[in-house]
Amino acid sequence: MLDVKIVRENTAKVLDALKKRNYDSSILDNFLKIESKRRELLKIIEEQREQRNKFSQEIAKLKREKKDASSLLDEAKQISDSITEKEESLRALEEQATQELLLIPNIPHESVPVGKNETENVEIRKWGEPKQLDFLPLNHWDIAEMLNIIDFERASKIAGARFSLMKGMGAKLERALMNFMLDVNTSKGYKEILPPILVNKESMTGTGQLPKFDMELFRIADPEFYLIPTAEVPVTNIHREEILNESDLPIYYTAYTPCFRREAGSYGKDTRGLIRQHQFNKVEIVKFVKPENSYAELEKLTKDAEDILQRLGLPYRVVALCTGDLGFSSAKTYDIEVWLPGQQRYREISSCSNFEDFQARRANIRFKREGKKGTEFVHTLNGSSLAIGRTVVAILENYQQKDGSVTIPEALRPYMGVEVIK
RNA sequence: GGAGAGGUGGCCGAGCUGGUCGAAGGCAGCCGCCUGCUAAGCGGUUGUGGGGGUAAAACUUCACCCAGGGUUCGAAUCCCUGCCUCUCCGCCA
Repeated sequence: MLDVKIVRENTAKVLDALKKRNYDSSILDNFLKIESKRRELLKIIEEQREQRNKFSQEIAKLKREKKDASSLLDEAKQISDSITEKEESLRALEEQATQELLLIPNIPHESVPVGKNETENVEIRKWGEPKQLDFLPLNHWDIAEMLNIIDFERASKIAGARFSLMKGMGAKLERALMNFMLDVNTSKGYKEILPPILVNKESMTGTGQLPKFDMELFRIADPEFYLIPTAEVPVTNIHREEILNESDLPIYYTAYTPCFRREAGSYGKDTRGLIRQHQFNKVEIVKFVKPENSYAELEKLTKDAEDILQRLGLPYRVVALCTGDLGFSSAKTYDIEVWLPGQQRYREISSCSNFEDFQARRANIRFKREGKKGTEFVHTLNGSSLAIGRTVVAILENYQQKDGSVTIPEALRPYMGVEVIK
């Protein structure tokens, strides 16, 4: 959520941001219209309240002195009625104003490249060279089937399309990656968290999934819960409605969770294999930092995610998302894309974002500076380190051998207990 | 699932026979005094959000005692609903 004051007083900037994101500017107009009505009415109501309070005090005084107050009571009653009536309209306006404001996306940082869609994202750096195999590389689902480590057919019998069933060394690979990633992250000072994966509406709103993106979420009806699409949701909401001390910051968390996504609107895409699933595992890192440090922290966070790929020896590149491809809540995002020989292309495996105070304002996460009055919103960041399913894909495809076996990256062998899956 | 207790400021904790309550008292924090140092002691001060105001303050006003409704001229205090926490019983991984 943006600062109402900025929206009101710096409308041009917000408008510019909407344009760069290919958003219709009408959402801003709607908001401003309602907001100005709201303020007008609020002013009138507050003046009347002041009057009412004065009457009440007068009445109290008279009663204490055992004097008659009936004439004042009539007048006070009138004002009070008038307030009650107006308060109803005010409530409606407030509700509308917030709803509109919640639909306005974050303002992209000035360093974000301007562009229409993902084709205009900018490559920042590359690590490793796409492997040149001396045989025709297979897709991961073919490799997995030959090794009998993933069973898509039975998964679909049990649950449906876009689910997977890991078996044997496949299941162990998934578990090994989880532990490996958590160990690397915690060794760097990220505190390990195992959060709820069902959350309430407030948490979903706090990080920006609601109200705009309910079509992408799985919801449980009774009692009402949402399945998290990413650990970002429960972990960022750890500090919802809290005022942190300056000395608490920065806070670094890492969490493994399953993630659940409807993938509505992606019917034709990635129908085979592990790339796009309704349920997948992910290790996430989340930071709460002081505003002046958040961009340096974004660089560090991205490097920490890259480090996992480097340790696994997987070639990748980092791209800066352009304004047209940037997520709703994000001010700046780097995607890390891993090389997949089976597809002969780079695919997203991590997304690292600085939300500045956008989520913090929604979730009301503040901090107090030492010796200073008042509070400020913290900046929140997060990134995948990494999406585990896609890491499995990358390992199978990059480490496949001519004989159909898959060697295990050095760093993972202590976790797997074997050097090769065959 | 059954029975009961409770949710007040950074924390603890009064108030809850409605008015002078943004809220006693304590702790913690900050400023100062005092003591050779530390401790103790003494005095003062310290919530959040919005509006107006100012160069910035001062100042002023509205709201906030879990949340949402209601009663009333007036609610932390009375009534209803919801959420959460705790204790006991039952059931269960």
